[in-house]
Amino acid sequence: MLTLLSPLTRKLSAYVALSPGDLDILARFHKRRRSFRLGHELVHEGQSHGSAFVLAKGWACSYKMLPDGERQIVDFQVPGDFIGLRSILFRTSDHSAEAVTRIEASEVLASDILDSFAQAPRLATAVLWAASRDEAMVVEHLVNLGRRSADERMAHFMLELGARLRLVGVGDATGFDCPLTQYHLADVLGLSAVHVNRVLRHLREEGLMTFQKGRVSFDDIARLKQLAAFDPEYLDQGRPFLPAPGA
Amino acid sequence: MLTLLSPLTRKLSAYVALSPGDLDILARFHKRRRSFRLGHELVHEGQSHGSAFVLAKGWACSYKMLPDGERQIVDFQVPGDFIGLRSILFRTSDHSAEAVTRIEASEVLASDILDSFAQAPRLATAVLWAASRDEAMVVEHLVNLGRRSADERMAHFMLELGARLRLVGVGDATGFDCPLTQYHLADVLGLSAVHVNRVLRHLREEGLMTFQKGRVSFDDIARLKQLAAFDPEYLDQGRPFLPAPGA
DNA sequence: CGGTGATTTGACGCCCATCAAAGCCAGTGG
DNA sequence: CCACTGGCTTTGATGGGCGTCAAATCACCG
Repeated sequence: MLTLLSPLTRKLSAYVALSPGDLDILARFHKRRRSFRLGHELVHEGQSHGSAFVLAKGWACSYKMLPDGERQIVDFQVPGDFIGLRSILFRTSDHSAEAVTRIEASEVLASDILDSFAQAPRLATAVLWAASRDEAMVVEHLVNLGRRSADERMAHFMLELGARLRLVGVGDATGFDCPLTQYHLADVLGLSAVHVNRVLRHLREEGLMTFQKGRVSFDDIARLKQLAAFDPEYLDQGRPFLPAPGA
Repeated sequence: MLTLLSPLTRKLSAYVALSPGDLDILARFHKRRRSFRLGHELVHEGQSHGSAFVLAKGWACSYKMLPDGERQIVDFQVPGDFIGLRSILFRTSDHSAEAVTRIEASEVLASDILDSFAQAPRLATAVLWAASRDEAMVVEHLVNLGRRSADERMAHFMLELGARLRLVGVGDATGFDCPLTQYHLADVLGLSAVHVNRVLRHLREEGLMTFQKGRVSFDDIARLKQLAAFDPEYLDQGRPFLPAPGA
């Protein structure tokens, strides 16, 4: 019945087996569902927010702008991901977030999350796990930018996205649908859009992967992983589930 | 009397005014003080730890290795910083940490920290603030690697270090003592050691900053900040203190 | 005073940014 | 139904930033 669950539930279930009570409380996160147009800014740098969002449909991205107008995308959010989680728990947000496609997202009040911590410790653990995983992804992106070539960066980024999407039931080992433009890829990989295009062409001609018409296809995933030195350990999604509460 | 306090206390006090009770509990973090030689590995990637460290003296760094032997340093830790805080709260560590100099650090058990959360909510807030600030720094480093030139990266990195050190009472607006080698700088900035040397020479010849003999001097901090587009907002250390508990 | 590691400098070349322009859509309005 | 438009993709030409290789100098230490 996994296909009936929300992406967030699927994701957290990969970390702990949630009890019916946990699922109940988690369901409250999905009241206040709203729809946002492409480009809508959900979080603005420097503001403090009393709420975060859970993305249900579509893609978003978090980013920072530089004074000269350049942009660095920190990460993309796909269904099941939180947007602005850290900034509600602690401080003002240090970055912005906007919708990459038309999206559907549920607004979650800080109090909802904090209450859940008191009422459902297992669920709290799972939410903190998700936050920690987000940070691990940022660290991995840092390594990507600092120490990998453009080809390797692209390969690594696409493999990560593929793995993340599979966890929430979207896409498979052959590829996934991807609404990003080459400008988005440039801004997340620290490249120019022109060079992104050349990298994609090169990977395609090498028979490694194809990104065209909104679809990413892994043509030779073994060689692609080797090229990127992709070790999905940091995503922490390969391990067996924690046992259910009563087990 | 600030000079008598530990660096961690100074740092947290910049965020909230801690009560005598808070300070008592915080003092417990500093039992189990130990000394480690240069190069000692405090945290190993992939391991889970029941404890973290508070750095009291000396510098450390957290990093990830790539299969080809290259290294990307994620961040440096200076006195007052936690080492491995996130990995005790959540999961296995996704990176390693080692001592850059001979260091003194106190081992803090996970239970110490968790207990303090129950007993001293203000202190807990401050610790979470520190963790959140660490993550904001990682994000800023990501921007650094993705969108700034080598000169700008170096300037930004040194300005950040200067600001962080001043918060714990080391160094001033004219500069600070810095035990890093040019290899360290290369590994944190995503450059080659050779190019780091050229960048340092260039900044020196431009009259912006000097790094020689273990000392960083800001020769023209205004122009340096302009070059780096340095906005210390993400360090969250400029605001007025939160009022004391009884105030 | 030899040895080891850090710094410094030069020569060379490649990766990737930049500039420019053409092609390719999807949507829009006449 | 078709010209028009704006955004995205694709390709070429050119140049610069930074990596790599190599070697000299310097600093520290046993």
